[in-house]
Amino acid sequence: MSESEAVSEPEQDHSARNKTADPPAGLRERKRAATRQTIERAAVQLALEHGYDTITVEMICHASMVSQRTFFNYFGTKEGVILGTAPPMPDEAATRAFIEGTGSIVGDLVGTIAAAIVDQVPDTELLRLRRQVLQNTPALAAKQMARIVEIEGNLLQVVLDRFRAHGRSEQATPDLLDEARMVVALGAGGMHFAMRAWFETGFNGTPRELVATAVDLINRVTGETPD
Amino acid sequence: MSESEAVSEPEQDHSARNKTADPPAGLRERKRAATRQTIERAAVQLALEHGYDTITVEMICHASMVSQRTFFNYFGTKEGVILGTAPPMPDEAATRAFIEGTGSIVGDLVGTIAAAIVDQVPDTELLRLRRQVLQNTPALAAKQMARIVEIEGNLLQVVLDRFRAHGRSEQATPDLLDEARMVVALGAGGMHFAMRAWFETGFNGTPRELVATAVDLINRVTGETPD
DNA sequence: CGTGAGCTTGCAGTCACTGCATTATTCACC
DNA sequence: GGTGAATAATGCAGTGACTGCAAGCTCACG
Repeated sequence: MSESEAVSEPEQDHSARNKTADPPAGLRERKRAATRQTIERAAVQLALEHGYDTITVEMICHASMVSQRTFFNYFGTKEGVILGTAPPMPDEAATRAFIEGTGSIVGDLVGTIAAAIVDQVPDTELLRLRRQVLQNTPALAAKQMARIVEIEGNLLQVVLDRFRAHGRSEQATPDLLDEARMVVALGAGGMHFAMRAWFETGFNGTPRELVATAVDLINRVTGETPD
Repeated sequence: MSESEAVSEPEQDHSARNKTADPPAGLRERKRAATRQTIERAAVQLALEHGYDTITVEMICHASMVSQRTFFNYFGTKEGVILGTAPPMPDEAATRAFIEGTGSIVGDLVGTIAAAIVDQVPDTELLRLRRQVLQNTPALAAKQMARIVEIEGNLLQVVLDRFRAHGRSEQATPDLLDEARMVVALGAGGMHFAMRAWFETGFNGTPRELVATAVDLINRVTGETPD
């Protein structure tokens, strides 16, 4: 009863853009988004300049002119402000494509997840700075990777759907659930590879290239077994 | 390496009763080991009874009759005392066996790592209690899994050795290093599966059975490609 | 023995994070 | 436009993990 926040949780917020707000949302909402962004930028900025470990929440608050309490209302933790929003699930279309796919199942899974993450971000500048911070702070990079595990449950369902779509049942294969779990686990491993390349060793190339490379490697290593 | 004493109370006088078979250590060293164990047991005990999140380091210190400072001298963090020692690298023989192996490379890798962990401690009572604590504390279980990453660097070397032993060179395959990285990443994923089964859903069976199951699944999913 | 190395401890302090009560804003409705 | 009900921002006081430092204590060894 301490890991999860009690009161307010960092809320999703896709409407926050760099400049003017596209959606004519209420003033309240707009202000909120602005504050959030101010804090985020100040934090990333400071972390880049002085190192994540040496800066304090108080510094961030001072730089962004909010109270410490407000900081924690927005981002539950000091990590939270650097890591940003959690990696998203693939959208409807991508999910369907995966389910009906016929390539190496692990490779397909990694490609699908990675594509979802890559497609997500509009704010490239902030993203780059974030990435730099993670490069200098291995502990944070590890946390970021661990986040993929959070959507593991959903992925499991999708993998099972693919199995069924391919005519496999739990009657024919009693441990089909375990097999799906293993696919997800291996997929997480593949993502681990990709994110390590992306965060730690500054991969010089587009994210798409990175994904292609990773999927290619997985297929080579796992032998491209359809499923 | 070898701790098998049953000193369940703080450093009381254990004058002539010490069946120290292997360690012909000095008094100092023995005392140290005893203290360590006392703290460990108290901590695990308390965590089991009240939950990891609700107990404090002070409670542990009180129960094991050491100062807080001493606690942190032994285990740098509150987590540390529950997680115990980090997972070890496979020994010489196991490593060689892996290098010369011809099975699915990811499966072989997971089998080798898992075997090393399983062989590590002759199923102590403490181990079982630890496992229970992790079952009740997902955040800790996650940390434990993340620990495998710590030996990633060494594993990478071993995988490369296997490649070379099989006649593969970086000249024939320019991105051989990346391929090895991917193998390690997928292997970590496989371990993830096994540890999840072991810690979170109390797998009822011997650790060896679990390993066999996991390797079997990996081979099925990845198509048993030799390498 | 006596002395130095290694352990343990108390203490003071930093920092992340939380609950609660209060004040300031914004919204919804009249 | 004014007003009361949300909602957000803040101050404050506290908890708990963790660290550096400066003793004091214990064991090892000549």
